[in-house]
Amino acid sequence: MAQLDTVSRILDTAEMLFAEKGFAETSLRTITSKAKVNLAAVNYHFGSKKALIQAVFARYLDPFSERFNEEMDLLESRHKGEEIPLNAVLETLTTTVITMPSPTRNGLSVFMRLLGLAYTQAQGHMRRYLQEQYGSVFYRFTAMVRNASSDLPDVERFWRLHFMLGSAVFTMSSLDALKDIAEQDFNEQTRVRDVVQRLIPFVSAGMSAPIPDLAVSDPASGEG
Amino acid sequence: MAQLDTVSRILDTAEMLFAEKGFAETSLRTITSKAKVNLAAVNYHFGSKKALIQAVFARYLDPFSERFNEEMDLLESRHKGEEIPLNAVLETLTTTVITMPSPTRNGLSVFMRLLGLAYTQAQGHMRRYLQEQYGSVFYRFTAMVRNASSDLPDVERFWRLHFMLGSAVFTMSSLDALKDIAEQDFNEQTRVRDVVQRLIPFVSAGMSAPIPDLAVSDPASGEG
DNA sequence: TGTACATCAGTGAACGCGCGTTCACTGATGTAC
DNA sequence: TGTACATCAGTGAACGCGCGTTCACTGATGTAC
Repeated sequence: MAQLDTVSRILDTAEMLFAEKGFAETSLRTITSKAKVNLAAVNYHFGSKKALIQAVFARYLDPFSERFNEEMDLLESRHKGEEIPLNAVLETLTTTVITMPSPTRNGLSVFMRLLGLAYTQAQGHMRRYLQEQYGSVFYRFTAMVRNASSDLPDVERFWRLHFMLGSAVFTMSSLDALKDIAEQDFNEQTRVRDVVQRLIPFVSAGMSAPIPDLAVSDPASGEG
Repeated sequence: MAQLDTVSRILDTAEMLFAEKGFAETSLRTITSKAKVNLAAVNYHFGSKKALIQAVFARYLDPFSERFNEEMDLLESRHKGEEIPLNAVLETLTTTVITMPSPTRNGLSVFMRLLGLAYTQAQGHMRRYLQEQYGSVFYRFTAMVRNASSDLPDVERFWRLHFMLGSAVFTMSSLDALKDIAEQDFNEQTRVRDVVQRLIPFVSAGMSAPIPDLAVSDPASGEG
């Protein structure tokens, strides 16, 4: 195997370890010793641990959001003016995820887990960073979902969007564990694309589920 | 406000802080100073930080799993022999969650977020602990879901169960943030029970979505 | 009723450890004149 | 072509800090005789 340069080795190793154990639980000493580089190299090349974490995300998300934007351009131009069906929007997202060449030595599922972790365990600085850097792509996507489900009340759509997001993020962040179980219990080798392919009808059906009427109950009992 | 004893004060404060920032990121010094108890009190009463974390979960989950088991007994006795519909199973779970008196000073949503965190960011010891302590209740629930969706292929049901779980866990763990946004954007005050009420039709529809056929594509491109 | 001892919640200060970061340094390569 | 200096990737050792944990101790309450 060709020896990668220090920067790439750090990024690959950090990505893998962060995905395995989280950010706080992974020390620079672990990263640098596994990557076979000097401890001080992280601070030399990235400046700080925080900056390393951001660099790990940027390496994947920068090309991803660029491609996703292009795919959304394409989708819009194919439906010039007409309404774009929800399934087409969802498939644009998943196709982008699946077909994007990985800028990483690690597989897609490692990054998926990382993204899931980031979303759930990210505190202050990370959340802000992701919001600032990639908020606009995310906003564009949600706007498309909104247009594709214009019959839904705004509040209902808001919650369902997050239910969708939850299914995706959670599944992705437990992907490796789930793949192992599926193989053990059902003797089935599941690829990332298969999971995504299963996810679409699930969330799509969820989005067009009947709207519940929320019983107004005794406000004194239970919590607000 | 009546002064609670040291143990309760530690548990309440730890629960809140863990939910806010995660386990590794919350130090015993922060917990004990906010709880206004001595630093050494945690080790005196609980033995270690790990044991404190487990105690936080046990305080909520022990009564919860007991009640949930009772509710499942009741559900089964009401359907003696007949097939129990999926919606009834889901509603049994959510009713238990909503109506259970909180053993905690903090609200339901704090614990929900904690549970979400535990599931996504838990490493070794925590996962093992939850599995050992509450695995059987969870297993009983999934068995009920299986019986209520006997028309689904096993593999498909496996994945959908986790999609469901994802929606629930993710939503619950971001609940406070989402409630704030909903109030800001739609001027709507959402209670935990409302969110749960919205969640049921979503996941229920997802469970009975059409089954996708997974195209077998070129195995050389993309990842395994 | 009084004395001696045991138990227990709680405390203040210190311990050793692993952490992210810093710093002076090396050695290779490039650039100016 | 040769010399002096600049730039840059990388290094080894140390720094200070916050962490979980430990320990000797206090003071209140309970128990035995």
